[in-house]
Amino acid sequence: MKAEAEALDMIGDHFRRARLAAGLTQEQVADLAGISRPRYRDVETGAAAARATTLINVARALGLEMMLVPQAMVPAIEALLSPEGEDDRPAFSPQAEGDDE
Amino acid sequence: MKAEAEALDMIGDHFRRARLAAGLTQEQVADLAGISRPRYRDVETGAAAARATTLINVARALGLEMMLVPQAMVPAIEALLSPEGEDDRPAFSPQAEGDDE
DNA sequence: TCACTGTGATACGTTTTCGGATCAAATAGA
DNA sequence: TCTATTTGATCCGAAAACGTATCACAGTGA
Repeated sequence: MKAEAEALDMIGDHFRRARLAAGLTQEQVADLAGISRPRYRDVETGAAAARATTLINVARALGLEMMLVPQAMVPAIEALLSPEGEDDRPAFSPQAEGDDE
Repeated sequence: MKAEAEALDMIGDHFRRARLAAGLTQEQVADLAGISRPRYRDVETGAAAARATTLINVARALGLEMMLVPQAMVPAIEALLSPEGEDDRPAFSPQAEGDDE
C-alpha cells in the first residue's frame, strides 16, 4: 500500500476523533470548514486527497492546526502533546522515509 | 485577502527556505517529491492549493513533516522549535480563527 | 562571445477534487 | 411501530491540480 494512502487514513482518523470528542456531526464540521458533507466524509475515510486549503479549513474547524516541523523534532513534539501515557495518536507518524514513494 | 491564500504563501515560504537551506534546486525537490517542476514552483509561490499527498511528499523531500496539533499547543511547539529568539517562522501561524473564511 | 544552469511563466490535455443532489442503512427516541 | 438523525455511498457537471512541453530572462564560467 502506498505511504500516501496511509497518511490520508491517519489524517482522517485524527479528524474523526477530534470531531467525536467535540460532539459534532459530519455535516456540522463540513459546514464550519466550508465544504460539502460528502467531501468531508472523503477526508475522514481517506478516500480522497483533499486540497491544502480544504485540509487547513477542516483542521481549524476542529480546533486543530496544520504545522510543518523538522522530522527530527517530531518525537519531542509528540511527547509534548501527550505528557501522560495517553494513546492519543497526536499526528500521522513520520515513518522517517524522507523521499518519494 | 482570503486567509487560505495567506496560509498557502506561508507554506510556500517555508518550503523555499527549507530548500535553500538544503542547497537544492526546485527541480531536485520536485523530483524527490514526485511532482513536476512547474507544479512545485506553484507550491512555493502559493499559486495553487496542492493536494494533501503532494504536500506530504514535498515536506518529506525537504526533511519536514506535516502535523496536526491542537491550536492551544501551537505557541508551545513554536517555542520548542526556536529556543533562541530566532525569527524562524516555523509554521504557518494559526491566526486562531477556528472557522471557515 | 557562447554555453550552461536555475528560475519565472505560459499553454494544452488529463486526472482529480469539489458542490449538489439523491438514495439506502443504522441508530435512537417517542 | 413510526419518525428523525446520522452516516455510507454514488452520480453528475464544474473547477482546479497535475504532467509535459515550451520559451524567456538572469547569472556564471569557459
